[in-house]
Amino acid sequence: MPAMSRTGRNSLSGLILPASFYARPTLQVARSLLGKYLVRETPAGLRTGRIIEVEAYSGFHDRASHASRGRTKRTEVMFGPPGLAYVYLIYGIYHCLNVVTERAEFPAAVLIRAVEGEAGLIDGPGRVCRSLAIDRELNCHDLTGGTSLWLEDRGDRIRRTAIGTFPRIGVDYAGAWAAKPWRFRLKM
DNA sequence: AGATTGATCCAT
DNA sequence: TGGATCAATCTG
Repeated sequence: MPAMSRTGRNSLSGLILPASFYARPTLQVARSLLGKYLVRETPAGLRTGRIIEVEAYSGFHDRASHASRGRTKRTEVMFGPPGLAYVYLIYGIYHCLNVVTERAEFPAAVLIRAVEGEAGLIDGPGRVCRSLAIDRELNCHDLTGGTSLWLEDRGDRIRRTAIGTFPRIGVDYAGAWAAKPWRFRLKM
């Protein structure tokens, strides 16, 4: 288990992203997440992935967001404080990982859609979770604590021009909200 | 293009 | 309580 020093630097090479990182406007957090590292503790050791693609979901009125239908048992975590994990099961088979953003009572999160893993590109939110052994046991997990699952800044500098902006995937039901350019992907 | 799979949500 | 739906992926 990686020990945390008072500076927030863990025993490996990265700086664990603190709650203040997540407590910002969701589109800003989404872009900032590109080039950060997802770190998962497993009995077999650490598995990491560099974040390549994300999608933002923000606010009560975003019809593509699960929270747009209100505060329910499932969406409750999106109304929680920034820096929590929102993990849900989709199509009965796959899991999707989000990080909760902004502030308590305001529902917002960023979906992790792709990472560069040790063995190459892992493209798709279900594949990301499968690769990093992420499931609903990690729903509501505190991502700022440096255990089980967290995010790190390892100093990668991302140029603005290296970020592509696109509509979100699989939300055609959301009407005009589906067209919003809230998907961000690193050009590789 | 079609199958898969089960939790969730809302309308009976 | 039933049934449509789903922020996806695999196979043919």
